[in-house]
Amino acid sequence: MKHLQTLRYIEGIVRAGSIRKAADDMNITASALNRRIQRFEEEFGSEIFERLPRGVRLNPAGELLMQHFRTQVSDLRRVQGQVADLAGERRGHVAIACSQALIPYFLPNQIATYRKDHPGVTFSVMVRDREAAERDLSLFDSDLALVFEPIHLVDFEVISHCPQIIHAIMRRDNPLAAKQEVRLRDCLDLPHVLPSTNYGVRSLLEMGAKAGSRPLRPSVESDSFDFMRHYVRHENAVAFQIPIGLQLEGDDTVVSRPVSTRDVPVGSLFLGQQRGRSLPVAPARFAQGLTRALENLADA
Amino acid sequence: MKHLQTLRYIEGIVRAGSIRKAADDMNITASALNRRIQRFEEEFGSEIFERLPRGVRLNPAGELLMQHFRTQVSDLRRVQGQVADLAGERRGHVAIACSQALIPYFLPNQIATYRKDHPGVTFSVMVRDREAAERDLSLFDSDLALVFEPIHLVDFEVISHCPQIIHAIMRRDNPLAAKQEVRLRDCLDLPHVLPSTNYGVRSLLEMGAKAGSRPLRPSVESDSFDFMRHYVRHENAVAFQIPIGLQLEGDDTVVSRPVSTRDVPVGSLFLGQQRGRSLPVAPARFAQGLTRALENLADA
DNA sequence: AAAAGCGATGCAAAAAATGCATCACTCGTA
DNA sequence: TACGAGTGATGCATTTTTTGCATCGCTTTT
Repeated sequence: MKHLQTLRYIEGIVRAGSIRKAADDMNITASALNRRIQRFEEEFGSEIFERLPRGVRLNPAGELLMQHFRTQVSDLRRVQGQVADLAGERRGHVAIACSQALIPYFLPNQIATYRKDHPGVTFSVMVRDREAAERDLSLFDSDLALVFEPIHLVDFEVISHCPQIIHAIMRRDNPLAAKQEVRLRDCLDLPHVLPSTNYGVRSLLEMGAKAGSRPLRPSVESDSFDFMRHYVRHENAVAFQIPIGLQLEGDDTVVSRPVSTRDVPVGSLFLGQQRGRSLPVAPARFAQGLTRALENLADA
Repeated sequence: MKHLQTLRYIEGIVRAGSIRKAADDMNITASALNRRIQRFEEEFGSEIFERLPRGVRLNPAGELLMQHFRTQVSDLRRVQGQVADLAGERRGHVAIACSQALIPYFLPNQIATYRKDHPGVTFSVMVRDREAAERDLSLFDSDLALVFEPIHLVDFEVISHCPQIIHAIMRRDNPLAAKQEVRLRDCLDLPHVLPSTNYGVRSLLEMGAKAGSRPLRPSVESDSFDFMRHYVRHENAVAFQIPIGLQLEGDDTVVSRPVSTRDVPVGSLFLGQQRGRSLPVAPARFAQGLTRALENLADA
């Protein structure tokens, strides 16, 4: 959209931190870019950048403007999506920020199902910890976030959610694998592999450990659940994950067992969007599909 | 704002009904305007006008776009207002659509009070019947509507309201003036002057008349409450109005008396805005002031 | 059948945006 | 303390975009 070009340039400058760097990034001369900004500030009626010796930075007026700009772009996309609907085309794009657990099975399945009906809709899927996911939403970098145990919840508008019981992951030959449900203390007696402190699974385990006054003593920590799942193949240890990220039926060496909810609180997976935003058509429809899928999970 | 120029042109075309007329209106050549539209439609990804033999008309895609455009302009104004706030200027504009009753006393008083504190804020006040007031809101021609007994209430977001008892207006020498409160049947025994059927006062009186199975037989009808008030000076008849439009203390020939609420339902004056819209700073603040004033009225 | 009104389009003129060279300034570093 | 590297601002020539004029093809009205 041409009439938004200046605002895209402004966004570039914010990213780059200086007009000259931004000009390089965006294949335009610094002088041209500089003058665009000057013209814009004049007609806007206020400066939007602080001029610092080493570059520029948004001033409060600029911050307000950028927020406006982002909603504007998002609104325009929504309108274009609606128009595409009128023409029966069903094009669009869905940007999702999600926790790692959704990556291997759930989201690929959901997206493929959706795209079977709407091949014109494209997707981007970004792995984000629960803090970054919410930031993505507020910057309009993502339309939807699917996060286990989000933190802030301000500006995070919940579309739907689904309970998730923490599961312990171990080798099939581990004695714990004999039980239908395991106790946290039994897991902590074994070498255990934990996610980093900023993850929801970790914080729920921390709560459980504190209640049972048994400290967590992770043998290995990682920010990759994929790594942790593979690790237990090599050392007879216990890892943890939520069921939506698990599908071990076809795996004959690793199994998962729910950790008793007497020990560790039940967590929740949340689907959400930026508060107050009107989602474009495609993200809104896809969110409906996700909501149904999450309800089925909860019922099962 | 330059980047909205095309959209302003589009608005002009919608008003004029043809590109050539709009071009005349807006001091531009038809060809230039025509090409702007073509360029815009190309980058927007869809035609927005139906080409008819006698001109053009928005197609559904165009309608969607215009709605988007209007919220966008309104949003931009809000942001500029906020920025002006940052700079401590407090500029802005408030566009109000209101019922006639607000014209003589209430609104002039409220606006003057507000402008004492904020001389940089300008106002436009348009008299609209309750239907037109809501249309103004939805077209973003007005920021606020202050209407007695609105009709649709869809897309009309109520900010506050205030009960209003219908009053009868008569000459001081009229026998009814002796009572503190009058009955509807007594009014209808006299020649009566009524507002046109599309006004709230009229419809409340219709209800009262139907309940009492006494038909309304207006001697005079008018769409001007000002006219009706003056008329009772000349014929010893009864007119009706709501108290917020009355201030007859200084008048020694005409008085008002409440009509018993056993006969005529109590009406309501509503302050509202377009549903879901974020008002610019000045209208939002002014609406707060109006709300307080209406609460005081209700308490008194 | 003619006239009037409409949108579309080729082409030249006008206006706007851009690129280049350069200035004035600040900061970190030698 | 001097200097080099980095920043935003600005004058001027060039390129790109937009506009205006003339005209075409079409439909409706007279």
